[in-house]
Amino acid sequence: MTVPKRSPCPVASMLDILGDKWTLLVVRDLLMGKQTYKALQDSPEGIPSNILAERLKRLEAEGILHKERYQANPVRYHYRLTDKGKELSDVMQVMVKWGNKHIAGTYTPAQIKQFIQQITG
Amino acid sequence: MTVPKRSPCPVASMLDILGDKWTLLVVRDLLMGKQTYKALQDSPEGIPSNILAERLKRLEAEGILHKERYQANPVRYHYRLTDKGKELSDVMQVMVKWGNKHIAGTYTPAQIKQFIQQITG
DNA sequence: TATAGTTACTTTTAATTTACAAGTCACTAG
DNA sequence: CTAGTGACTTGTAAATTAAAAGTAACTATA
Repeated sequence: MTVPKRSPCPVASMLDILGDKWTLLVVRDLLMGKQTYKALQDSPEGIPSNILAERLKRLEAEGILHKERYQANPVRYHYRLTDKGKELSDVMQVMVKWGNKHIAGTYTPAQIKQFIQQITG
Repeated sequence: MTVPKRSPCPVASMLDILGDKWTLLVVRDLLMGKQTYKALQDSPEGIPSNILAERLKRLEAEGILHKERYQANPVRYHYRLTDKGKELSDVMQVMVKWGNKHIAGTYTPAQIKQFIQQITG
């Protein structure tokens, strides 16, 4: 274990890892196909650079993503979700559903699909 | 609107309201049938009293719960989820599922059901 | 009648985390 | 040789959280 658990509750334990203002947004971006530090940093919410770096480290330590060098000279990295991380898509989906229903003006799944296409080409 | 939105993303907007270490645990407890400040405070994770008070206010302002006086002399309150709040049960369920699968030693839905029975009598 | 206890908070202060700006390092392109 | 890019790190101020204690209104017990 890397982060200490507050209790044996699955919800609490999950929030120990992912429960803050930024972490799930990083996961969201990775689920949408973003792969580089730069791409993650450029999201509209504007995550601070030090926070992004720290969260990537934590998510890697938790086995939710892995970092791989895809190029030397200059060194560049890809961040990709593990299976454990990919399975957070279920969580995202219900969050999108709730958000669409209860928060006015939020992007629908159809609009989100378009963003994904822009990212993945 | 009560909390400013970082972006029109439903996930980000939802996290603006619920995305921190404690808020979803309060919702969890209410979904499990807890109704009073005391009961919420007594959860095993040990939420600080000032944080609990602030979160209850925020969740009420967001229309996720409502506070009602069920007794005068001495004044006592019940906190109950609105329909908007109750619909977070879908989110909880997938979180439990993910937590059970990926975090060792977390309570299963069967065990959680028992806790709910202890609360609701 | 006095003392202790309960519930629902608020207040104070310290500790921790976050935000913002700038800087570093390795390399490329002009 | 200068500017630019990507992936960070560092420093410091601002904001948030944690821990402990306190308050207010009332009840129950000795």
